[in-house]
Amino acid sequence: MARAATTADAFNAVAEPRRRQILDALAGGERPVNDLVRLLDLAQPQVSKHLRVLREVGAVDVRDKGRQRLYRLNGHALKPIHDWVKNYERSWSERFDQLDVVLEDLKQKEEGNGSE
Amino acid sequence: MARAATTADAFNAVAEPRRRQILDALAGGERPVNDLVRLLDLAQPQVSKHLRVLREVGAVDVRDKGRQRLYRLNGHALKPIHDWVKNYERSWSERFDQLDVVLEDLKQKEEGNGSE
DNA sequence: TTGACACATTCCCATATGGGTATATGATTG
DNA sequence: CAATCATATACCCATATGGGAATGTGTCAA
Repeated sequence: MARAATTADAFNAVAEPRRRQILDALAGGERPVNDLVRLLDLAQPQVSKHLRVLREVGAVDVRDKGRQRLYRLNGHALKPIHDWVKNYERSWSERFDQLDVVLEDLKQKEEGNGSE
Repeated sequence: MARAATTADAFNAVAEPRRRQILDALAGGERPVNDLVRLLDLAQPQVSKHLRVLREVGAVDVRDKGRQRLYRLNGHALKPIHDWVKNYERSWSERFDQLDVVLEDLKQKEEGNGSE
């Protein structure tokens, strides 16, 4: 067996630096492909291919506008990554234990307020 | 050019599900290779190869004990991933703005206490 | 020393890249 | 309709897999 497809999940899609650059660029808002081509200094077909991968894992959405295609970030697809890596935060954050207590406290208060 | 090496950085290393499983297993503490072989239900050479990748990106450390090799998690290598994905948390956490304010407040107090 | 045990490394192979280049598709303009 | 602009796809190729199988290396026991 070979390596898993980059479209297998967000972890694989985001392993490629160019694709992280694209997401970072889209964090500022919707952008057409040519914008990304200039920003990344990469050939247009390559950018389109990276965008395809990001679309397949749901990290970006597209919208047509005349002859342009506007890509927009959909960070929701990155949640699994965040959820997974969050559990290792203890390893480097010495104040995590402290923060943990505070967050737990916050959660209690919030439930008390019944704001959901 | 082909895909970047899995040993290029933590992002690539962690794109492989088996390697995430290994890290999760090591989260409980130091373990010999055979433990992982049983837990992952994977052949020993494959486990050793995955461990090599994780070692090369600094996600695990090794220690010799007789004929065993005890692997230990080093979550510090995962910090770059956390730092990157953290910026997208807004996308799915509706209460992020609220939390943001609280954290900012905490930061202020902390600096006031001069606890570093 | 010999054998067993715990791992690491090597070799083989099917597969999926990521970039380069050429070309197809779709919309807009003249 | 023809020409042009904005993208997407198709192809080619060098490269790095991840698993399977066999073998090498170091340690402990008899």
